Amino acid sequence: MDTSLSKAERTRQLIIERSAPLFNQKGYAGTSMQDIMAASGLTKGGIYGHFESKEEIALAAFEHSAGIITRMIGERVAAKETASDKLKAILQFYKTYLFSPPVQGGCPVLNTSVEADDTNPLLRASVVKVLNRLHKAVANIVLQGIANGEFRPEADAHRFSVLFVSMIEGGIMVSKAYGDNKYLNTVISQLEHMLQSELQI
Amino acid sequence: MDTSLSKAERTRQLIIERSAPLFNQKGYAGTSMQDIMAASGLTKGGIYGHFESKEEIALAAFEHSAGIITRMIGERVAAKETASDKLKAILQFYKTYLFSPPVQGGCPVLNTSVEADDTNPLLRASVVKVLNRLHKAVANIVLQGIANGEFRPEADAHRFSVLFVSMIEGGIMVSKAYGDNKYLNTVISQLEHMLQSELQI
DNA sequence: GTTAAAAAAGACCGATTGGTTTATTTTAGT
DNA sequence: ACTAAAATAAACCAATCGGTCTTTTTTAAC
Repeated sequence: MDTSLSKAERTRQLIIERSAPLFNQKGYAGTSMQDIMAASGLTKGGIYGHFESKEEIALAAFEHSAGIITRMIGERVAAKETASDKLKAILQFYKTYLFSPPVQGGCPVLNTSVEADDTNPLLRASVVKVLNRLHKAVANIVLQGIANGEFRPEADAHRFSVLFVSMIEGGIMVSKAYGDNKYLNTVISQLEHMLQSELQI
Repeated sequence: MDTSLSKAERTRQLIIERSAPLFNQKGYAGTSMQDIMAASGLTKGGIYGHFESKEEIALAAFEHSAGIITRMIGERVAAKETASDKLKAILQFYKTYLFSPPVQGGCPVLNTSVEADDTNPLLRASVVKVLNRLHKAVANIVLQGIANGEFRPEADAHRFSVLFVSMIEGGIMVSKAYGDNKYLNTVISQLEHMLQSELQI
């Protein structure tokens, strides 16, 4: 059998993996322990042996969901050579986002942020961490492109990354509301245009 | 006394007005009938005499919140002459959005959409209606600007309105997560730039 | 001022909430 | 195989959930 993880660690992971799509679809308040019991196949005793509270599960689930996405983006970025190709790879990643989301329910950053910003400081703090990571990742690619001579030296990396993240999240929200990818695709094509017209030499 | 509305209608309005900020901050699942009782100063009997269910209250509350915003935007748009000034007035409106939101909790379209898209078809349908209204309002201004000779004849009104709405919603989400207006302001300044460079002759 | 109707209070409902505790089972080292 | 420890089940908890029902209060037409 698998000896790389203890039984406890594997069970903990199972609970996180199975509850992540629940929290991402139904939200923190909308997901009950009953839901998590059903999804994990465990009873309360089993679950509370690994977590102290529902909030701790939600926190771990969000970090898990966010981790999947940042890892997928990281892989695609690492596979490309130029700054321009790296940014395009991220945009390409989000093009198929709603059709086959890495975690059911859409973007966990968007979902968790909107629910938690007024109600759950711990979750909100975790969202901010992930947003910072995304933000810095995009800004660093732009900075690298400037250092390369690939992008204009006067390009504003931080400004571009703010637009990049905000526009994608906004596009996801609108497209999810309509149940139609076209809105997100419009936003992504605009970002591709901006990449050409504002960054590229 | 006020005879323009019946007692029942006034009470119904009170429940809607008092519960709207609750739903906008805590969400549908996160707002309990106890919360609504406390906010309205009524007991359950009083509330359920005017509404059949919590969902019906949430629906009315969302339409109320969305109505406030579309009305405020409508006023600002009507006060301006040119298409350019009308669009800038909308952007100006959103600049002060997070500091003094018309309804506590941020943008009801964003909040309700994100919670309801996977869980509540009625609320989601109501969100889509409001999004369509916003979308058409912006597109019509652009179309009017084109007809005026104020904007380029080849400008894509629908595309611009998709970007307009998506970017603002995305900017609101990011700025609310950080508790800092600067992200939304960056998005708005980009939209002002796009208004100049893509629409204006 | 009387009265019928409308509105609201408040007790009540079963179900479900997040969480605890104890008993049982499973695991893994020897 | 034995055993101590870890993991899980299952019963249990008070509190709260959304919603109903009956009674009381308030309203408004006369």
